[in-house]
Amino acid sequence: MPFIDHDDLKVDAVQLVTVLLPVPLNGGLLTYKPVSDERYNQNDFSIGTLVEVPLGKRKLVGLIWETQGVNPDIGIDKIKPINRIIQAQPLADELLKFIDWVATYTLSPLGAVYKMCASVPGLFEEGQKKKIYALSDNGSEVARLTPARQSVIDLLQDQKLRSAAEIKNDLGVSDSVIKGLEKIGVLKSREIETKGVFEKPDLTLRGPSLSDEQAIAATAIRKAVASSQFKPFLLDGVTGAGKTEVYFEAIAEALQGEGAQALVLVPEIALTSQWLGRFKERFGVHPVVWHSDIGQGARKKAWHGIASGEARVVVGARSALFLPYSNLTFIAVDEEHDQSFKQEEGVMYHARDMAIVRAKFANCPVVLASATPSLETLVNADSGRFETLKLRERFGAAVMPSIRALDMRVEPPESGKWLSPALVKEIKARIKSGEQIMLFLNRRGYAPLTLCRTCGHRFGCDECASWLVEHRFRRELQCHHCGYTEPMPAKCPECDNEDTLAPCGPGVERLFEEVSSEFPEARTTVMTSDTMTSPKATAYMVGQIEKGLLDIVIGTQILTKGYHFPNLTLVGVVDADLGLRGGDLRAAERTYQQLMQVAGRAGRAEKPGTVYLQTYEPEHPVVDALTKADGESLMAMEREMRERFQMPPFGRLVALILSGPDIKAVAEMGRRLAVSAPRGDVLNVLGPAPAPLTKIRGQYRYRLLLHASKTTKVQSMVFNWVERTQKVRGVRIKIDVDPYSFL
DNA sequence: AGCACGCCGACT
DNA sequence: GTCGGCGTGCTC
Repeated sequence: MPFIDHDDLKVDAVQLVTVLLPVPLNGGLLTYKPVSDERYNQNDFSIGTLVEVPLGKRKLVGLIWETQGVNPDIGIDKIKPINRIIQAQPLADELLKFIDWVATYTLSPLGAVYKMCASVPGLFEEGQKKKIYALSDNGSEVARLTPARQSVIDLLQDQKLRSAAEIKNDLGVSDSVIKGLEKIGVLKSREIETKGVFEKPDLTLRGPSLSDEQAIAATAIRKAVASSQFKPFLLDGVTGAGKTEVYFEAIAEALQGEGAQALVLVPEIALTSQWLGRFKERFGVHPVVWHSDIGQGARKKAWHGIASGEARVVVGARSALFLPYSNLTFIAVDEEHDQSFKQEEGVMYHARDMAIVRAKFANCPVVLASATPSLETLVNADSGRFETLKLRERFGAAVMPSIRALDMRVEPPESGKWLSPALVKEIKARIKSGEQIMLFLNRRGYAPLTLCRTCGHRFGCDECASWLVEHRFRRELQCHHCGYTEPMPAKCPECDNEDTLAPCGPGVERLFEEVSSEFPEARTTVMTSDTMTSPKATAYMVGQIEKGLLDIVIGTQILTKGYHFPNLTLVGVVDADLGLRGGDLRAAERTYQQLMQVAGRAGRAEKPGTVYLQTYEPEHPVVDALTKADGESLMAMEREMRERFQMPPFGRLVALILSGPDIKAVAEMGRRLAVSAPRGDVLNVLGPAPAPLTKIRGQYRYRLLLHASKTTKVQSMVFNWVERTQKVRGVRIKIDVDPYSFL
């Protein structure tokens, strides 16, 4: 653009800034005018400063991304001034770099990544006020001094300010007592801003004495922490070896620094009260917890505490990675192999991989802990990119459980039942000896499919390509993809016959029925996301098991992680083959990891544990690896296979997921992408093909898969590919770099 | 993504 | 007559 007119010069004369906002417009980057008035001068608007800006009718909190006048394509007259500075202390440069890196890697708009960092409703609104009470100066003379009133006065003698709730909790008086005292002028009240208070971890406490293996691992990590340099570790320790205690030592070291912070990432369901209890024991305080369903107040408090550096240890699900730590000095990723670290919606990132990137920007060590490390991590460890620390033995007197396969072809259960006679016998024996039993079946509800014996009608979801699952306890049919429910009908809606609906296949509720009739004397419970609806409900049930008030626990994967039940000695896997069907890339690896985790619940204390795997394929490599306690061979085999076919981590995959309400439009978009697909000798494009779940929530889905060599720059390739392809209206294109799910 | 505008159908 | 369904278009 060689031509410069006067307007352009004017634009240059006004210093403009680029603000990153949580909107999809232009990737979130919009131009604003920094105000220059009595409040601010130009250099208050530095990169990383949080500002409030107008956008349409809304006010949004954005982040100054660039300070140079980025000359926008839009007219200067449209550029609005920034309302105000929200937080003068700019977000750490390493967070900005991280946002940029994640956006580039996942091919997501910057605004979408920024949203993960600062999307706390009302984050910068006035903090909640709370009313606090104190004795007023003339409070000595009280007309009618009741015992309740006296106790309040006594309590407040110490000059401490207290809220009504605190007084009520301490004394058990009702708030009318407090109101009454205020009315007669004995108490005075004042509104104050509530500000989060974060207790400091007690670094004088010591953990349990470590085994030799643990001590060696802890020392290695402590050393890396002390040198404040990026260094990734694989902490590869069998279930029950005490990996947590090892990274607790690293946290203790990390917290030595002034204002230093540590982050522990855990799979959502592994963040249990048991884990928090162990933390409390080690550090004397609770960590700051962050996951999808903490309340808004706790969220705000945590965010500000993390930004200010007062919050020292954060434990959270994957999204905790995007919080604005002021001084991050250590990251642990617990259960590193867990697939729930992969976010499958919005910005599709893998929290384990991003944790390593974040640690790199923060210049701190990162520990990936697992009893069954992912192949990706094992390959990184073998190549020396990660340092491996091994814990081969269980902590204390505990030994590894013995795992046996039960060939269901040889000893099948009666028809309509799901437990083989051999397993039934074992369960009986444990009930008799007062030990606890866990039965694992990764299927919620009563039966995965219900059909009419007369006309063959099957109950399916209208909005999804899936069957409705009977939940007999609730007398409902439910779609596990969109959550749709309907009451369980008494007769077939198709042929009107009564008593002809037949459940097909087992779910945990059906298993409960079988267990109850087989072992009427046993105290049995079901633990699934349906029965563990709140942390309270979960804690209650866990407590019941710990106290020995339950004999048999039936559950889904919700109970595979994090729990430690000392008296649990028998684990029965009802269908060990379940995860192997469908055959996606990681089916074998995932099934092995999951069953190993379940198995790891058995015999964690003095009494040895036994695990039975019910299988129709005892010779399958996964079953073989489990029974021979030889995961290494299985992973070596997997590795060889992936290497031969150039599959991850030896090659790259990128999935394009097309979705929309009109199947023809979606298919057409797929066709266009196939036509314009990149070609080359180190890459190929598979599809378009209807996704295995063709329809979810009324949206039809097609998939394409790009497979390329490891050195291919897949991001720019896919970006250009999608860019140059003409879009079809009403079809959304989602890009999943390094996909894990093939649904 | 939000939010407003606007154009149709079904009610007090 | 109005209320409210969601298609379309705009926001620095």
